[in-house]
Amino acid sequence: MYIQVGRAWFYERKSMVTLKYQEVLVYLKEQIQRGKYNIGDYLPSENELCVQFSITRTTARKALEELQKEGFIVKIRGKGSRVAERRKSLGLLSVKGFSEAVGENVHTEFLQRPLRTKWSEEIQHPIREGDKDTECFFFERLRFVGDSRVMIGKNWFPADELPGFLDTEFIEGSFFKTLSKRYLIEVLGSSSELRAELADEKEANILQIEKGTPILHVSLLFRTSNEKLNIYSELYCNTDEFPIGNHYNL
Amino acid sequence: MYIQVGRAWFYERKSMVTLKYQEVLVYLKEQIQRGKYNIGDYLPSENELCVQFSITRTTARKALEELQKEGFIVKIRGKGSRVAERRKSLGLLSVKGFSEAVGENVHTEFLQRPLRTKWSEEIQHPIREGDKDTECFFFERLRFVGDSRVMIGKNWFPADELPGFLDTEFIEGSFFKTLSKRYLIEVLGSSSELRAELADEKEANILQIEKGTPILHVSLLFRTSNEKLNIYSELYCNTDEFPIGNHYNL
DNA sequence: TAGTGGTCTAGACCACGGT
DNA sequence: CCGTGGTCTAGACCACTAG
Repeated sequence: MYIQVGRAWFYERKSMVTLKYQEVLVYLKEQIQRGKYNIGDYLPSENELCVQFSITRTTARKALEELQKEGFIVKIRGKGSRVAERRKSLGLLSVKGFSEAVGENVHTEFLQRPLRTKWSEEIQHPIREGDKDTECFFFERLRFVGDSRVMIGKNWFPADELPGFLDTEFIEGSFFKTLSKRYLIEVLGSSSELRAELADEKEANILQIEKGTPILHVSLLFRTSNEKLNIYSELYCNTDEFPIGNHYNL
Repeated sequence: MYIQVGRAWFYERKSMVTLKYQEVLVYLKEQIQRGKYNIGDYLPSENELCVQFSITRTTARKALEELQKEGFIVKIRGKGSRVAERRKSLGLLSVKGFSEAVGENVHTEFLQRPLRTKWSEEIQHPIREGDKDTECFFFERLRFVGDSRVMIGKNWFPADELPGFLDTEFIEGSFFKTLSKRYLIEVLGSSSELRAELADEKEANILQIEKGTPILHVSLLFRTSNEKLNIYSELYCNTDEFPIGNHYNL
């Protein structure tokens, strides 16, 4: 049913096993990802691709246009197709630096490991009808960039939808990655409310800042591919050193 | 230097006064905006457009692809090009209540009417290379919900891309609506940074709050269908009564 | 089966950038 | 000047949708 082109998988069409422009697309993407072409380098010109792959310019252009749409290159008239800096996070809120400084610089600690409990008054979004009926799972984490404590994150969601969650280790420390890989649930959208507040004593203690420091309070409601699984989050961020970033592309 | 196609302005190329696909694009966009085609309707097929405009399918397809990229239609194999619901909050931040309470409850006042000036140090996003070369237009507004002053909005963008802007009245008081209807430019994406700050004296005065009240500072960079038109915005919000809302859908 | 959009060919002329 | 990407023509075959 699915076929592999390079390292990528495509749904197999009946008589056209491979789309030519996808072949070129996958080839170029791999070259970029493997570092043959670095940021600022120019890819082979359209005419060169025509010869290499025995295709017409229309097809070569289609591949390059797709590559541009995905953010890998910028086409420049009279010069060529230059490898661009890849777009990072898409829509979800992320601490600036989380994506760039992947790995050592960033880590997360549990303030409260997952447990079954009642819905909290702290949740800002109205809790949906179906959700009220059951109890929920809750966990709370503290996120660091380097030694700086930048965010308290609290999460609630209906307990019935994720069986075995209390016994599951987070995959690579990520809740969303766990949802995706263990439960095959994807986040489809979110709704958020933003408030600037002054840190109360408890928040100030955890974030190690002075009481009364301005903090960013983000209230999130995530919609997922399991329509019964709404995730409610409340984030409290110290934006002094690291602002919260958010990217959106049509 | 600039020419008008329909109600929209384009930079004039030397020998090709009008790009054919843009002619089609502008025509279809106007038809949609004027309500000839409503959400769910199907546009003329590619072949019909070929006949109407005396063009080949390649050119008709180019126009439709652009229209799809800007979010106006969805192309469906075997059926046609269906007018889609234009995604509204495009990652745009909106004061909660602005959309619900459209009309009487909400209004906007200019603190500074549009003028030509230099780029400001206040802009948080790095100003892109091409943008630095020219001067910019700037305007500043204060937004109310009822009698409450909830947001100061400052906007900058390259002056050369919007000819006649200083003499243009805002359509329905909206900058983005003006961009869309007068210049046929659509917002394709945004990148934002969020910070919680304490109001300084000037901000406090304008928003009529106490100095030192926590305010939400949103730094935005909008990407549009005119790749030379980047819009830089700095918003200062009093979220005490009205939090800032943001919706995202994949 | 007729009509739609998706892919592709083999050409052409143009504007732009750098030599 | 040559090579680059941008636009455009006039075809072709294909897969999908619906009557």
